[in-house]
Formats: sequence, structure tokens, C-alpha cells
Amino acid sequence: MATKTDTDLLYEKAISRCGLRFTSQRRCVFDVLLNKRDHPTATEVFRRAKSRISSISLATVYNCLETLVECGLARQVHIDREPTRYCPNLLEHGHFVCSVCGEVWDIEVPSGGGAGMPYRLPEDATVISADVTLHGLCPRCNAGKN
Amino acid sequence: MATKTDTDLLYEKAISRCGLRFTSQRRCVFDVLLNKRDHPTATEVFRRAKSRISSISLATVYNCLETLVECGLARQVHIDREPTRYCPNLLEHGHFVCSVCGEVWDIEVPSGGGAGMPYRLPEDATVISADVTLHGLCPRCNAGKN
DNA sequence: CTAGGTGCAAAAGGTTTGCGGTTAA
DNA sequence: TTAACCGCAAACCTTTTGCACCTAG
Repeated sequence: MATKTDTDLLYEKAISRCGLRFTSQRRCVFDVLLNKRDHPTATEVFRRAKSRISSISLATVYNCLETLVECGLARQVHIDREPTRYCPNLLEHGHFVCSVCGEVWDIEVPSGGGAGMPYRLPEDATVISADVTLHGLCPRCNAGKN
Repeated sequence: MATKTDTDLLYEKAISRCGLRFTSQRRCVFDVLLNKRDHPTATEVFRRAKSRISSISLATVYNCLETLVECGLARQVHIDREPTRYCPNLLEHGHFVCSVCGEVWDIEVPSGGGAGMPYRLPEDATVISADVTLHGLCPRCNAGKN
């Protein structure tokens, strides 16, 4: 295997903490995810990974992505019922999806007050996590309308 | 066909406005959805509809649900990548999903300020709609923990 | 060395579609 | 009457799984 990068060391540490192995496929998939943070689907990650490891299989990409999620190094992003996307941004955040170009942007959520605070809940409910996805026109596509 | 109810008239009006036909299957599916507002999946709607029209098919239920959505009488609810659920609540609202019992509750969103206002967007973006799903413990399951 | 990971192919599960027969308007 | 709709079955697409071989530790 080639020299380990800082990214590799981060991943290797996280993955061994989970009692898992640091394989070249996992390294590749993680690198693909960090390299271009555009919320790719598993199929897109597969396409990019295959250009580096031509023998890699789609099932392995799914497995590696699941491993990344398990290790806490990535999160799944669900937009309607479209194919699952993957996001290496570990901070609490939501997503903005452009209805024209389809691009996905990370958006900030209010830091104080906890998840979902702007919403009125049934009494005595406890919120664990919040999934927020906004649909609309991104700056680029908005500009194109003028 | 049996006597038309108020619900039927509402649906018939909406459906003819869309240039579509008021069939017994569509009537049945809409009625099932309004009858128990528990965010059923297409399969569950199929099960309930079949108890009234035994010959109805799953594909027809999917088609009827799609028609309802097109006519603006129901909305799809996406929770992660679970099967799509259907909701006849037309007001702007989000969903709270209990991690224990799986029940889905409608939750209010802030009325003033528009969709997604608590979130910091990329500049010059326009929000069209907001999907908000909170995960946590519902009052009933929360109480069971004590 | 060996438990865990990979590649392949097949299966699973939700949803959509094509087609011949049926029906609301 | 006839275009739209229904039921059925097959197709579709994403994701998961079983299995024989391989490899990191």
C-alpha cells in the first residue's frame, strides 16, 4: 500500500476503534467522499472509486459506506425517496436541495436550543435527532431567472 | 354506487377540477386515508382498501394515491428510506417519529416567517418547501421509561 | 494463521409500467 | 361511445445477502 495520508490515519484510527480492518477499498471510498463533498450516491461513489480501483464492486462500496457510517465518519442523507447520498460533514446540519440543478448544499441549524426547537412537539416528547431538508432555488439557479 | 358523502363531494370536486374520473377505487382509497390519519404506507392502505373492495389491486392503490397527491388532497411523507407514507393533512407541518413504537405524529411548524426560517441558507436562495422530520421518544414511550 | 472483507451474482423490497379488458361521463 | 382507469404480472432500481476466495493484522 502507498504512503498513508493524514486522512488515512484519521480513518485507520476510527476504524480500528470499531475493531474493523483498514482495507484499500475502505480507504478509497473514504477518500472519494472527502475529496468532493457534493453528497454523492452510492452509485456515484462506485463510479469514482472504480477509476482508482478498477476491480472494486458496487456491493463493496455499499459495505464500505455502511462502515463509514458505523464508525461515525459519514452520514446518510435522505432526500424524498431518491437514492441515499453520503455526507462526511459530521456537524449537526440540514440540507438545501435546488429544484432546478439538483445540487445539495449543507445548511446550518440553530446551535442553541437543540434539534427541532422551532417546532411545537407533542408534550413530553424527547427529540433525539432532526432531519431537515429544504427545497428551493439555489443562488446560481435563482440568478438565472433574472 | 352508494350515496355520496361530503368527503366524496370534496374529492369529486377536486378530481374533476384535475380532469380526472371519480371511480369507486379512488373514492375508497381517499376514504381510507381520511378515516384513520396514522400515515399509512401504500401497502397498509391496500390492506384497508381490500377489506372494502376485495378486487382492488396494489398497483391501483399506488395510482389512486398518486392521483390524490396530484389533486392536492394528500401528501407523501418520506422517513429515511422507509416505504412512503401518505398524509391527508394539507397544512404546512412536519413529522415526529417515535424511535420505539414507530408511530408518526404531525407537528406544527412556525406560522410566521415562512418555511425553514430557523436555518441559515446560502445567500440569495429561495425556499419553496421544507421537509422536517424529528426522531425521538413519543409521550407514551417516554412514560414507559420511568 | 484466520476472522473479517471482497467480488460476484442472485434476491429482496418498494414502486412503476405495459397490456387487455372495464367503466365513468 | 370512448378515453380513462382497473387488475394483473412483469419490469425496474436501489440495496442487501449468500458464498467462495482473499488478505490485514
